[in-house]
Amino acid sequence: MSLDPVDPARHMRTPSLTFSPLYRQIKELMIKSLEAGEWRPGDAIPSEAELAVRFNVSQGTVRKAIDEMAAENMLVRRQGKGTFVATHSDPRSFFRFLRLVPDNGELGNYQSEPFACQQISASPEVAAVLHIDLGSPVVKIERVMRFDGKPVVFDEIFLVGELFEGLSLERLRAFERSLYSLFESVFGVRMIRAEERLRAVEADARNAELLTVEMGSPLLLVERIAFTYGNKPVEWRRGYYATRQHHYLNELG
Amino acid sequence: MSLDPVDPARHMRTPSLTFSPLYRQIKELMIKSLEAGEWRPGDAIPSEAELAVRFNVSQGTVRKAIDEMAAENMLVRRQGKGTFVATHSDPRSFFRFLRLVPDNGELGNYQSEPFACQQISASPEVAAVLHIDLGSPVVKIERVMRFDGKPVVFDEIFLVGELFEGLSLERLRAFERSLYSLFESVFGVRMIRAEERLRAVEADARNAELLTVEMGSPLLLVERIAFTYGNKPVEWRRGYYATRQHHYLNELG
DNA sequence: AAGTGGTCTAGACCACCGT
DNA sequence: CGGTGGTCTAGACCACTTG
Repeated sequence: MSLDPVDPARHMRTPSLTFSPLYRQIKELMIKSLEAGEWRPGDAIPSEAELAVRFNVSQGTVRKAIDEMAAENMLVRRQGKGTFVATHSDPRSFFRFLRLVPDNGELGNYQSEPFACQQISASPEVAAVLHIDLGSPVVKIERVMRFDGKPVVFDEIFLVGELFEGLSLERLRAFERSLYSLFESVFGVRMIRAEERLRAVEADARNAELLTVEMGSPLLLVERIAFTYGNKPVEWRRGYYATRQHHYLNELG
Repeated sequence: MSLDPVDPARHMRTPSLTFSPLYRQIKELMIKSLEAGEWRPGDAIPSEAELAVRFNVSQGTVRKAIDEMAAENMLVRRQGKGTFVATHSDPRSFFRFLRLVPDNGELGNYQSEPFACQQISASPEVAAVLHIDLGSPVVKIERVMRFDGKPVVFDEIFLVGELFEGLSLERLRAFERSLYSLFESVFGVRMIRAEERLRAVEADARNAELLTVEMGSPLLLVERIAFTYGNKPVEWRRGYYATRQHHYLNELG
């Protein structure tokens, strides 16, 4: 029925620099479908057989495209059921970006308490990190995370204002699930990957008060840049972690 | 020539709990070849076609096995050349386990200065982490790492003594490349993966002196457990990182 | 030119999930 | 049972490296 949307590049005669295998072209097309919202978080995408017909390739080629996307946490395969668009609303992916765990594996109650949310304009530092113009709108959120009632993390979060218009403290407080879940379902901004930079620092007066530690005591500073599709940075986050009874766990493959 | 070594399990009639696809059985066989030293770090393994014949499966099945092993950094594919056993001697994989980077991307001179190496007996803590008997032999190494001459990391390293007999300060000093490279080439112990737990702590007198920081100033404590084949822990390392001009970089997929 | 890994296909069959 | 993803095969051809 449909003409082959891939065929033009199918026999890439370009010698090597721009060579891209078919399955990667399919992958790019599928990412476009995600960006465009054709397939929404939590949805099932069409079956491999359907996609093979749609893109006029074999099922094996579609599989390779999906394999890569699943490896990058964009899609989730479920044998017997289908392939689904990954979502931050799924409790299973809650700790995908939060590497903090209690020293004694017991995962107690978790609580996020946002206490400030304001429109500011981008400082030179924020503008540089988020690749936006100096002075352009930015949403700044401040919050404390508690585990079993005790404050463990103080976050200062900077968002590209353009993408999060109308975000307010009330909305933050009203929302039950994680921040990324809110960003995804209310603002349509999906975080795909992130970079974190860690340092040890001394608690200043504010940190000390919020985290109920002595001023000058050591804190783990975690700076995160989170990216959406196309490697576009949309969030910069500075988190101060009190590592009295928790630690940051990292698996090195 | 050879009888099919896989066939017995080929048609797994066990309903589901123990089901293991062919390619994963091939993978396990190949891991055995690595453990046994049939294929040594840096070596090329047989071609996919040869392995397909040897295991009496199709090339595609061998490929899937190799795919997984390459994804787990056990093997390295090189198009046109072959598939090679990963090695810590390869400078490209030097930073596979070291996530410390300078704040300004400039990667200056690196220097490892071991200054102590002794046989001790396993304390309760070390015994628990390394899964060995209390009091059994352990090699303890202490060293400082310098970047551009400045001390940045102080490591206390505990190794399962049984596997590292004859390790001495002289040998450590004589060896040019990384510790893991030495472990691999001299003792035949390959580190496959590791877990790191990070906390912020205050520098004690010893740390402070070795890292030339004020006593009580914040340090990043990185505790690492490194595993060899079969998820066997063989190294426990406590590293104190001075994060004045460096940070710990982590990519969240 | 020969040898290696990398891509793509078409088809068969298996494991898992829902109805 | 039908539909989904998962495995396995055999064969063709492409891209990269080396001689």
